[in-house]
Amino acid sequence: MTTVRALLVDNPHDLKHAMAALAGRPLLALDLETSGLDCHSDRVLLLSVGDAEQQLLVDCRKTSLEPLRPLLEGPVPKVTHNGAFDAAMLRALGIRAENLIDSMLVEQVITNGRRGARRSLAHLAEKYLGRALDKSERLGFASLQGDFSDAQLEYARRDILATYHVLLEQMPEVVSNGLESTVQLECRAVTAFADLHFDGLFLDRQAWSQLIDEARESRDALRDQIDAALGKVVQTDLFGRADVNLESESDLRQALSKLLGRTVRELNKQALGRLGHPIGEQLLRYREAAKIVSTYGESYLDAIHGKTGRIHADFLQIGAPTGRVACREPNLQNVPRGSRFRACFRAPEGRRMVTADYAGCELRILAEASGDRAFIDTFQRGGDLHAIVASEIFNTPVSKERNPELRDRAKAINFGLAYGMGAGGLAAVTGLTLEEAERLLHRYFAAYPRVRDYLEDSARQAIERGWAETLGGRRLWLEVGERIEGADLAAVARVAKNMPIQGTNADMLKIALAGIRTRLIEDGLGGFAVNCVHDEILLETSEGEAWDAAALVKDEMIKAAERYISQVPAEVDVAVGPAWQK
DNA sequence: ATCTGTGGCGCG
DNA sequence: AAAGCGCGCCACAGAT
Repeated sequence: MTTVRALLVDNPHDLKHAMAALAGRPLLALDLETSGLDCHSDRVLLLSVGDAEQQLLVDCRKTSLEPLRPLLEGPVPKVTHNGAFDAAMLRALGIRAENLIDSMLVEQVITNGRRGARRSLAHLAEKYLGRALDKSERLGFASLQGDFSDAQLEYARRDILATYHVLLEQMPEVVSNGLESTVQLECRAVTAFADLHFDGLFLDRQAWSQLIDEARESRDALRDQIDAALGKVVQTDLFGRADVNLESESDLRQALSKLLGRTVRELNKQALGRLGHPIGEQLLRYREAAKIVSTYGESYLDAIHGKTGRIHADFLQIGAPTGRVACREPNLQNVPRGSRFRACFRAPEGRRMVTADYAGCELRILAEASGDRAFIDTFQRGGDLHAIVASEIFNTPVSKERNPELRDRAKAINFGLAYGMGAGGLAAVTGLTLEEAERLLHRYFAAYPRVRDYLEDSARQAIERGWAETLGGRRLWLEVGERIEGADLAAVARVAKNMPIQGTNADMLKIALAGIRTRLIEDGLGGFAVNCVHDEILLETSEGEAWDAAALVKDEMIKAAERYISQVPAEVDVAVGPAWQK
């Protein structure tokens, strides 16, 4: 306990002094105790930093962190557990942490796909150090007024010690599985994701409200029409409106069965479209409007932060086992594509948005990975792959103008096959019969045999050795060891075909995001990323710097892509404007 | 009142 | 039998 007290610092003078004890350390661990999880409302109470020998505990309520700035912003690697949280909290104090390592992300990379894998620090302490980590003290920090108790300080010290030692134990695992470059790219991206959360995205409240109001009106009008139609066959209320909850499957199924005089089972988009009754169309339009109101309505407005006036979504850096990012509270990755929605996400007055996206990224990765000459040539010539594939397999001229329906079919195959789609799925997507779809697939793979071979090798190899991997070596463990039924194996094969493609795209995006952040800071540009959607990065900049930022973004995105694709050119479309471009 | 699972649907 | 991959959010239904 006495050692803990000796390390506690509560004024800038002592802090400067105490830092000498950490000088020259090659690796440090870092952790914050805060009053809550909101980087714009809550406060940093305690900062812990140190290594196995020496730890420093800084009472942030009493002292500025200024003397620590060179260390936090400097080149010494700092191990954290969920460092994006700490980095966002430090941003509120005007500090940009740099060179973070994140034991939580490292663990996700190591165990990616393993069933039951846990990633809390407590679990990792148990797993790697065989030591229980009591988390009960953490609650006490939230409402702290007076001095930290010895128990709390000891808890904070143990946390950084555990983080430090966990990382040391993780490293051999990283190396033996060839995961170094994946860990590196994830760790380099941590501060970019912290900034994405901290800086937030501006939403035009007025414009959004208007959009939602329109959807609400449209929804209610459709509801009236539907009620009137159903009122003929089901029980009505005092006002003659059908007593049917359109959101309830059983209610709707019953009502539709009565109205049509036959059993209606399926209620999804496709099934409603095939009802052969005007109510099918009405229901689809009702759902569309209801979706806008319920999913995108108030909840996006509620997400606007009271202090910043912006939306600070939670980006999950490894949100999917492919390596993709996910986003929640709210999800900024599924905003409707229509420009009327995206235009509401605009730059504040006097500023600009830069929208940059990879063109045909997944198909370029497929072309590169498979080495298929025809695919590669098409991309090298800047040709229209969907049209060329259509011309080839349908043996007739196709472009966006000529026979566009054939181009659409080829497009469906091109995307679908990257996910392991079979003839049945193709038939469903294109409206062809099963035999026609089979013939089409056959012709497709006859024309592009390397594509077929590559996808099948991906699946076979993954199942043989138990993991799929991206071009950069990110792994997804498949755990097909024990008894596995036939249907499951087919599903695993599809995942194994898709993961290298989707995951390589994700790797590129993260490298680009990190590179963009670094270069914007280096070049003294004030812009910052405000959203990322799998193959797209959105930036907010000043008016004067927008085009410089756009050029920088494009350059970094192409550089990132070229880490993985060399035969096939990477293409990035960039736009500068007042709002998020479609 | 709060949870979990399901169907449906928005995005890439 | 299932039928193309990856998400998060909504409403409902059923359980606790």
